[in-house]
Amino acid sequence: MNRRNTPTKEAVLNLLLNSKKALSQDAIENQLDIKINRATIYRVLNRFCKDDLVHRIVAEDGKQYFAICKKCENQAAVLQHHFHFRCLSCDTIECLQVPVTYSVPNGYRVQNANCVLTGVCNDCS
Amino acid sequence: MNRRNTPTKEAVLNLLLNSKKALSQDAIENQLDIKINRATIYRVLNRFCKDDLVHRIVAEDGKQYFAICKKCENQAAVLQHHFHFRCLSCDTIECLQVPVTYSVPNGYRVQNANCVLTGVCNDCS
DNA sequence: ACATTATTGCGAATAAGTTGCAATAATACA
DNA sequence: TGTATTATTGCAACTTATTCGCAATAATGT
Ligand SMILES: [Mn+2]
Ligand SMILES: [Mn+2]
Ligand SMILES: [Zn+2]
Ligand SMILES: [Zn+2]
Repeated sequence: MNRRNTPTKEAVLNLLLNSKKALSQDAIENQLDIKINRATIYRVLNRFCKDDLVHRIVAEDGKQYFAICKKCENQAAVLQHHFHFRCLSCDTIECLQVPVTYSVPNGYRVQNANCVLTGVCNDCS
Repeated sequence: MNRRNTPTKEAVLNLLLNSKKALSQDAIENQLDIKINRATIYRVLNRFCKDDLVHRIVAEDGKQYFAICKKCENQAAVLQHHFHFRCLSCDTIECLQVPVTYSVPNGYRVQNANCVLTGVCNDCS
């Protein structure tokens, strides 16, 4: 399954690279200057996730959001779990540079963490 | 809006009280001995959440799960945020007695936390 | 140029959750 | 105990997010 370069892929990637916030399929479709099919956007995003280029956040609204989190790039990249913040006022989701720390009972093995804090962000308070 | 006692409410509440795991609407409907309408179950659960009797967890699958978390009852009850664990093997979600700790940037106010760790639980490993 | 096959668009399907509305029943109180 | 009030329920329809099948398109290696 070799990946190919396409305008669609480039457009979505650039949008995520330039965005300070995590984006939903919906937001991506709206912010794109070119028209890309809904299903295609999802497929592109899922591919990015599979390739560990992008990470997926599921928020309290049950929707998926996608982010590149450039800040994390230096170190453990996407694999470093961090908190996310969902502002109820401006309705955005962003990556916080706050690592998720926890301990689990014996015998539990953690593969992933999906942590979203909800409240009001700095801009809105 | 005074609450009333109904067989439906009792049944759902008992199920949650006796369950070691967080339950989805789906799971609740299946485990109930009496037939209760889907919409009604959601309404009962949403009422429980509003009354802080039950807390809602949104998992990576985008679905809502509901739990009473008896262990937390003593202290700060539902309001005390804790991690949840989703086992990919037995496909269940449980409350962990692990508090969620974090710090947020200046000006951010946190109202809620939805934190789910995913992996393999003790029973399955 | 050509063959291979990854990617796309479209429409339909799936699934979770909500909502309007009329019927039912729990509660308060006369 | 009877009655009025209104919270709760069931049903069907609706919304929204995400996926899937399939045929058409186009990126890539030779
Ligand atoms: Mn992030
Ligand atoms: Mn819990
Ligand atoms: Zn904000
Ligand atoms: Zn398990």
